Amino acid sequence: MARLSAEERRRLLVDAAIRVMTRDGVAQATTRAIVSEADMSLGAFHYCFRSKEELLENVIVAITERTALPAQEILEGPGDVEEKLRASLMSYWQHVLDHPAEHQLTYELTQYATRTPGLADLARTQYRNYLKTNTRLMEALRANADVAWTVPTETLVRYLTAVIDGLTLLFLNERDAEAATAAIDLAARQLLNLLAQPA
Amino acid sequence: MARLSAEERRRLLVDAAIRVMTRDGVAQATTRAIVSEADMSLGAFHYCFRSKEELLENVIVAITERTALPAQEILEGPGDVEEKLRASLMSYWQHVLDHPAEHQLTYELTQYATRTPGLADLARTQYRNYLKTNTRLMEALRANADVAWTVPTETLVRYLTAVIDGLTLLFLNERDAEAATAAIDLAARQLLNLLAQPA
DNA sequence: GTCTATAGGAAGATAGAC
DNA sequence: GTCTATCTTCCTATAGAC
Repeated sequence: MARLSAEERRRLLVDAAIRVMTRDGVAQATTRAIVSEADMSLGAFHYCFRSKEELLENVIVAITERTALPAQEILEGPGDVEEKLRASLMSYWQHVLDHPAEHQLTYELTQYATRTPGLADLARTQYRNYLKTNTRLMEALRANADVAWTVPTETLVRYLTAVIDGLTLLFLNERDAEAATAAIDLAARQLLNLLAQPA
Repeated sequence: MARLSAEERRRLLVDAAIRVMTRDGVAQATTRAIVSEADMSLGAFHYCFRSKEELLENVIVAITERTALPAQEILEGPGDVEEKLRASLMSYWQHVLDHPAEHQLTYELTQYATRTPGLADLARTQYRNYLKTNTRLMEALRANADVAWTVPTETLVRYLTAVIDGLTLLFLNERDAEAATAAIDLAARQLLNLLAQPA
C-alpha cells in the first residue's frame, strides 16, 4: 500500500468517519467501519490516533468549522439590513434542506460529546461558537446598517440561535419542508420586528 | 425472590431503564445496567421483553406520555389569554430548569429511535405528538379567549414548537439559566405580538 | 416463574511479523 | 510505515437447572 504520512492518514480517517457517521449514525461508526470506509487496515487507525476518542475530538472540530464557515460568508454582501438578515437565514435554511444528514450529525455529535467525559467540554465549546458566530452576525448587521435592536444583543442572539436550532430539529424530525419553511419565514419577520423602527 | 407478574416486571424495567438513561445516557443503558438498577437477574429481562429494542419502544412511549401530560394540564386554568400563554411557557420552562436531565434524555431517545430501523417511526410519532399537543393548546387559547392569531395555526404551532425546542437545547448545552430565561421571555413577548390586536 | 451459566459475536486496543 | 492475528472486554440473547 501507499506510504502516507501520519498527518495525511489522520485527515483521511476524519473524513471517512464523517461519511460513515452521516450515513449510518455515530453509534455505527466503529473503528472497523471507519478504516473500511477509508480503505485502510485496522492497525493504521491506532498508528494515527491514540484512541477512538482522539479521532472523535478531531471529527467534532472539523464539523464545527464546516458549519461556521458558510455562516460567516453570508454576512459580507450588499443589501439593506432587512434583506441581509433574511438572506442569511434563508441561505442557512437552504443548506438544511439540501443536506439534512449533515445537520443531523452535528446534533448527534453534540450529544455524544456531552455524554463522553473526556469530550464534554467540546459540546459546550461548540455551542459557545454558535453563539459567538451569531453575535458577530448581529453586530455586523447593526454596524453596517446603522440600526439598533430593541433588545440586548445577548438575548437577541440566544433567541436567534434557538429559533434556528429548533426549526432545524423540527424539520429533521418532521421532514415537511413546506411547513418548516413557512415557520422560518415567520421567524424572520419576527426578528425584523425587533429592529428599532426608523423615526 | 418475589414472584412478580411479567407485566409488573416490565413496568419496573422500563422505570429502571429511564433512570439509568437519565443518569448515564442511552448508550450506557445496557441490559446489564438496567437489570442491575431494577435489582433483577439478567434472565428476567428476556423473559419480559423479546429484545432490547422492545424495551426501548416502551421507554420512548412512557417518556413521551410523561412530557405530554403536564403540558395539557397547564392549559386548564383561569386568566386571560396573555397570562395563560405566558404561564404555560413558564411552567414548561421551570420544568426544564428543574429537570434538565429528563429533557436531555428525550432528545437522545429521539435520535436513538431515528437511527434504529425498527424504531424510526416512533421518532416521527413523537414529534407529531408535540405538534398536536401544541396545536390543541393554541386552539384552546383562541377558543377560550375569543382572540385570533394573525398567522395560520400550523405555522404558529411550528414556530412555537421550534422556539421551545431550541431554547431547551440551548440551555442544556450552555447551562446559563439567566441568559436562556431572558431569551424565553423575549419569545413569549414575540408570540403575543401574533395575537390580533383587539379593536 | 426465577436464576446461573454460557453461547456467540463485536467492540477497542495491541503485538509483532514484514 | 503497514498489516494480520490476537487479546480482552463487553454486549445481547439463550439454555437449562431449580
